[in-house]
Amino acid sequence: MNNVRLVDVAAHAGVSMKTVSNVVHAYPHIRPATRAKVQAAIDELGYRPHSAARRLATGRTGMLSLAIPVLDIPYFAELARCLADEAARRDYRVLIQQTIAGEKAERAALDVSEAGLVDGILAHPVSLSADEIEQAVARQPIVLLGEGDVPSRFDRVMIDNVKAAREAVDLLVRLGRRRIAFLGVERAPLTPPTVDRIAGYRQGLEEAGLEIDDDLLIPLDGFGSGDALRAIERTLAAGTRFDGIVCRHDGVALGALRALRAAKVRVPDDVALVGWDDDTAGEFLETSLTTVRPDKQMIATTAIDLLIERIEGYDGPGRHVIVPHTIEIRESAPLPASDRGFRDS
Amino acid sequence: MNNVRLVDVAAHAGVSMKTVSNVVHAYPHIRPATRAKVQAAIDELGYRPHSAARRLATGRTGMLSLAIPVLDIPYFAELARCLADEAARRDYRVLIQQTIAGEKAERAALDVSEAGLVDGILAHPVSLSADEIEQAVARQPIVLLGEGDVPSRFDRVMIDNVKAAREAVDLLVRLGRRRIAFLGVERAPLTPPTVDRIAGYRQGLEEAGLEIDDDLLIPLDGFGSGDALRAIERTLAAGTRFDGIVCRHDGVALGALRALRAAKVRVPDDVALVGWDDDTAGEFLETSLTTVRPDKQMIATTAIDLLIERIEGYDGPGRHVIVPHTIEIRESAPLPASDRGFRDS
DNA sequence: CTGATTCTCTACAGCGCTGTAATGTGCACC
DNA sequence: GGTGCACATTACAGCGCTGTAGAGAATCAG
Repeated sequence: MNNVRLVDVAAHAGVSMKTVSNVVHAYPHIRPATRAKVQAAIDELGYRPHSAARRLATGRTGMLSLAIPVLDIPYFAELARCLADEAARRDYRVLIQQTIAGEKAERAALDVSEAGLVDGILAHPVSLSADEIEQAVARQPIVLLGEGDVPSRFDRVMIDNVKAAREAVDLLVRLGRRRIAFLGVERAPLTPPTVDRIAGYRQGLEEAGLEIDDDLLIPLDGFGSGDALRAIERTLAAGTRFDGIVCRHDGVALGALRALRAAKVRVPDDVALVGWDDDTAGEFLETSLTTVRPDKQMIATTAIDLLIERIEGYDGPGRHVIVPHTIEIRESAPLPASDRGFRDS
Repeated sequence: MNNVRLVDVAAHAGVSMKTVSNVVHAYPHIRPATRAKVQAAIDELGYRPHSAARRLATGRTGMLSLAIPVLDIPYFAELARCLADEAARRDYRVLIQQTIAGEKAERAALDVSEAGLVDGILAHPVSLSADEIEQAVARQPIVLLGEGDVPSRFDRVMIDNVKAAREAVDLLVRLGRRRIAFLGVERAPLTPPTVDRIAGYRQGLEEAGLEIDDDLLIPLDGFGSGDALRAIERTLAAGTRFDGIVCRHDGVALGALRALRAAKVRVPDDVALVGWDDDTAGEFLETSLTTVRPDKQMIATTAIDLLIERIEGYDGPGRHVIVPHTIEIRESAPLPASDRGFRDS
């Protein structure tokens, strides 16, 4: 390991510790000769500042924690990427905690509040309740990502899920669809995004004057594509008919596409399909995926901005920022011919 | 922020700091009454240990750094997930650094060697040279992931790329293919995995007694599916014919599938296709993807094992571990009828 | 040439925790 | 009722760095 200390460099260069520290930090008032001498000592000894010590002294860590359910769901991976990039741009590092991973993961994610580990927290609660969040956070600066029922004192960045779902339904309606399903109703308590998306789905149907048929709320045993595939198979086998689907997320859409193909149902001719999240793969599927596209980059920028304001002392009430989304029109639900001017918000 | 200190708890409970510390660390020899008293004080004051201070005192951080090119390529996301889970299982946290993200990212990834930030480093070099690695690492424990030309003093975990590529070619040959392409030759200097995979591809062709046609080494302008799509379009337009493709990775395979479909080329009838990495999506594509499947979980377990050994003092020569892979047979390159007993290593 | 001002640099006390070594306390046993 | 021993607890010196306060050197105006 590296055991060259500031004091060693100081001795080697014949100056005080603090002068070395100043050189390291590019403090302006140092004679060039001194600076050169110190720099030479640093290079020669291979000195590297010890971050923990610096932290202890300054109280700042330069790290943010990002709590997401899991890393290998494309939406979270892409979001994490944007956040990490954005954080790096502001000289912060990001410590990623997966909250649904394993035994101790949940506890660990809370434990981040172990004082002094990070300067602030970005959290994407999916299964955590408002109370759990409130408790876990202690008094650290935090910004919440995504929808959900959380204490309003917290900052939060999200897209308008209800509106987006309404728009998705609207697109399908304009494509002449009348039996529109929602794929992705969890068995257990619904996750917050699902709640909002279903609400928007219902609103969309109502606005179009379509009947709401509970058979068209297709339940899922899990979050994976395989679960969606089996759900569609089951639904078809049960004789339920539909000509449009709004999917809770793209992973589910993927499974649906495959199930439909296996059943010789044509997309979009027989069934048009709208996904959600705009996973990168969606654009290149054999039937490319029309999908709700949250502006991930803007989510990241906004969230980091808010968090850094908190870190730097802002202590006002929680701010709720709605980030824009678009509906990315591709093959699985094309633009209605009658509707060239159509643009979503 | 949280400013309850050990000494505050000690005062509140009427014991010494060290006793509180002992309670926090579940040190066995404490009278139950004392433990209870201290625990009550901890709870009441909402004490949380300050990690930087603990670090400074112990020298250990409980963090590992993971340097990967980027988070939102499925292979890296899945690998990161496995590594983070595995690390969590051993009470380590993982700090993810993206090495090709932006301006300062490269520097930052090296800077991790800022002493005391992490106990060890997991690095997946793709573009870093051996020298850069050697330099960046200083003297921290490190384990390298994936192939590449790196100093042999380092531990390293990888799959046998050459062999896997040979097996992929072999599968295609057994399917009767004779014009087998390799999709994914970078324009710039080849990345290490590409080098190995092309080597295996060539070996596979030779073993089958097939001619090597450089037209079948299809170059790419980038790593994305879109690049692959355009590359296949170009290749078809140029009149180059092929009946099998080995893809450098699944993302590329995705683009190829779409380009082939657009060109009315049937998969696998006209062209059979083998991907690489076994991205989760591959199983659910409309034409599911036959792919080389590295055992990511085992890569993660092995890498963490090796790293922790290093952290705990092992200082011997570099160990190279080859982790097994399989070829996941799916629709894009099915099992040859003649070959029911076929199994890869 | 003097005193004020600016520029450089230093000394040293913490930041909050843990390891060490030492001290105190209770119990069993002869 | 001592003696020994194991159990409980404490005091305190760091871990390596930075902030503060201030000393010393250099510069400048008058």
